[in-house]
Amino acid sequence: MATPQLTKNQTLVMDALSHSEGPMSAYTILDKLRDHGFRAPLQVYRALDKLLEYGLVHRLESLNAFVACSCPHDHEHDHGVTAFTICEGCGQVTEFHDEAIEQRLSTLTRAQNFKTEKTTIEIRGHCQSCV
Amino acid sequence: MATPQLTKNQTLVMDALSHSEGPMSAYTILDKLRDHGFRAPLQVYRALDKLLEYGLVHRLESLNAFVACSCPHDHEHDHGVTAFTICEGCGQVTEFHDEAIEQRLSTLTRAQNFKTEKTTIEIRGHCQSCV
DNA sequence: GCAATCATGTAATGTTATTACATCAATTGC
DNA sequence: GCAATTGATGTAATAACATTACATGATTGC
Ligand SMILES: [Zn+2]
Ligand SMILES: [Zn+2]
Ligand SMILES: [Zn+2]
Ligand SMILES: [Zn+2]
Repeated sequence: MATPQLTKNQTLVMDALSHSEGPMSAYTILDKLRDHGFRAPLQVYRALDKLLEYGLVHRLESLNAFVACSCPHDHEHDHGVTAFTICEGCGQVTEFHDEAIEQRLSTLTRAQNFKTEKTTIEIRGHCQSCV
Repeated sequence: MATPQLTKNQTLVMDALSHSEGPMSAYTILDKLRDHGFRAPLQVYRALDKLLEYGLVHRLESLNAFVACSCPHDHEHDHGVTAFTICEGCGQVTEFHDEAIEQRLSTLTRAQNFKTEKTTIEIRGHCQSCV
């Protein structure tokens, strides 16, 4: 999906996430954007919905939080299965993609006749610096 | 970890999940157990914490819900990485384990010097019956 | 102009999870 | 026996996350 021009609110949320060190909850984003006129959770959630749809942002299910996509590409194509390592120590999140895992999951779901729509892979633990 | 004798509340929560068709939220469990004297969320969450620790129950991060482990074994040993398919149509959840994926993830995290503590794999989509 | 669509604003509510504090029972050490 | 510890429980209050409902404003196509 080609990414359309972002609206004002979408841009504000995207910028907040892009400039953040790590993932942010919707309410943290809301607080960051109060100075820019944000007043209600829905302003954030609506923007996030679109940014997720465009593939510019990922949701971390195990954190109830959101993170800017770290892929260098232009998001003009689907980037397949996304996986994350999440450090419990410093909060660092690393996005990665692996063709072998994607293939294997595809084989397994095909065997169940299961039609995959979204795959969540999140690995919680400690990074190199936080052992 | 050997599973110790379950307490009264842990047994009630475990039974509720075991007899359920699919995953249940903590508050749904609470409602089911009101007749047995449950009054507050914490009674459920405390039992769930232990059941998760013993490996008798899994948490589905993308649903904020809990499901009884479907493994036949006696839970006397760790059962490695657990993955789920979750049907958006009928709510059916299927637990599975795959050594190849576990190996591959292990290789990838080792390359980052990341120490894994918990791995979440959840595949949302539609099952055979719900295409 | 007018309908249709999309973005936005705001309030209220719903859902999920935790903190804080009190009580009770079983176990341990002496 | 009995104080101290530990683990389980009960209850209330609050925090954190997310959605529903309704109203308004801007843009586009005709
Ligand atoms: Zn990405
Ligand atoms: Zn770290
Ligand atoms: Zn299991
Ligand atoms: Zn189904």
